[in-house]
Amino acid sequence: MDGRKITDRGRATRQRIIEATGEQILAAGIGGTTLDTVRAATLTSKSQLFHYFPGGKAELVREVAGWEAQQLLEAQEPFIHDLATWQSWSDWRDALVHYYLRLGRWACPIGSLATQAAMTDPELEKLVDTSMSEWRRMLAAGVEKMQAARLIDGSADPERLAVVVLAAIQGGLVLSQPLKSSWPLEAALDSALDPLHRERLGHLDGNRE
Amino acid sequence: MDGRKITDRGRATRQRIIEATGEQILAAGIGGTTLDTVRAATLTSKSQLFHYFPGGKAELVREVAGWEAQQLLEAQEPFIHDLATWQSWSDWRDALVHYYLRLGRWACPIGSLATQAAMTDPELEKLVDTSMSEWRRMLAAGVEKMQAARLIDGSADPERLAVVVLAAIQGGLVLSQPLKSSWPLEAALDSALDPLHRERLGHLDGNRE
DNA sequence: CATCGAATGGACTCGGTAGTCCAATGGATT
DNA sequence: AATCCATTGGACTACCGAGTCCATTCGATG
Repeated sequence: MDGRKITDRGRATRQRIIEATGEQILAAGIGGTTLDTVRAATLTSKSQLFHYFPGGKAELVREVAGWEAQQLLEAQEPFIHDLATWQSWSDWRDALVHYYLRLGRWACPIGSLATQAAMTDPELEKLVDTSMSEWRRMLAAGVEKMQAARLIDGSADPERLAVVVLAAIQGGLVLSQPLKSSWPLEAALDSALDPLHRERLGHLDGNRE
Repeated sequence: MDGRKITDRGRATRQRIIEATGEQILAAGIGGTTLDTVRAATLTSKSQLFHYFPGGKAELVREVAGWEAQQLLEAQEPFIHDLATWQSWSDWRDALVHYYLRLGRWACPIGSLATQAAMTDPELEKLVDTSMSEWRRMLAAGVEKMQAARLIDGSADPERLAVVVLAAIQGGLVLSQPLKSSWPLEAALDSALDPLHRERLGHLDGNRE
């Protein structure tokens, strides 16, 4: 299909465009990000933008979404693929908070896009939904591992818990933004994670199995 | 200051513009809402928009923010001003979910604006922050009332609990949107409210007062 | 019924943004 | 060295949206 060759130099330029666009979208939203500002930030030209992203701005934004989703998941590695021990959950939680801290902005690249996606591009919406579902699936899998290992009670619904934790992250960020502090995010996340600990077998009474 | 007279007819037109704009912003975002679409939806003319909102689109959006915030708070009455009994909290929770249900979209007029505000208009940002803080304050006041009435443990931090509950609402809505169901919102909200119940005095052991 | 100001209609300007196009450059390959 | 194509530069077009302006209608009040 795509018989066009791409050199290392080209790949680097393309990546530079994606990352710069990602930063601008996080700071100013999709609407606040223009091809001209991207061009200026990357020292490229209009023709390059359309050379690497023939679909124009919409395609560029979708590429950004994919890239950001990948970055977000990688930042949670290796814990997000484990989550089979208490330590793993704790490490995951810290890694996630650290990721948002490093972003420099109290916003989730994916959650923020999720809000804007439905309003702009159905394809983008699907992409973001997929990322979000994948994320949910991993958290739910972690809960199931904890249950399988008899570390927590087996009666809780892993899907539900995963959604609650994700909601706490997204909502925590919404609150962290105006308060310019990580504490709302951390409070919401820890609070959502609390049920997990409360179901810890053998915590208060001695029933297990 | 504003010596200009306004008739009932004018007031009605102005209000019609605000409400239509609010709906469009909720559906398409600030960027996706244009004065032309508002004009079309309200059967008005360009000059009317600037007649009633001399500050242009920015002023119109701010008026919408104020109106939406008022609507959101009113939807929680009279419970949000009470929250001194278990029943009141339960009623408040149901009223809020019902409000979002009636909106027809899984999005918070204020939370959604909060996300977009920082990117567009600093004045709007302040307005939204104020509304959000007021909302937090009321929830925290409710927690304090419960503590004062010795209905729950007094050691919990009301401010923190209020933030956690608000985050659950906002994050729950983020998740409800792609899943097109109220269950993420309800799950997140109920989960955030759970600590309140767990601190219920006299729940497991018999001490009260 | 005359008048005044509010309310309305709609054409017009101005600026910004996505997208097009063609020419020029540069590096790899032979 | 010659050639080819990816890469790059940047002017240009088309369109859309905010905001301006002036003319007209409507309704209240004397």
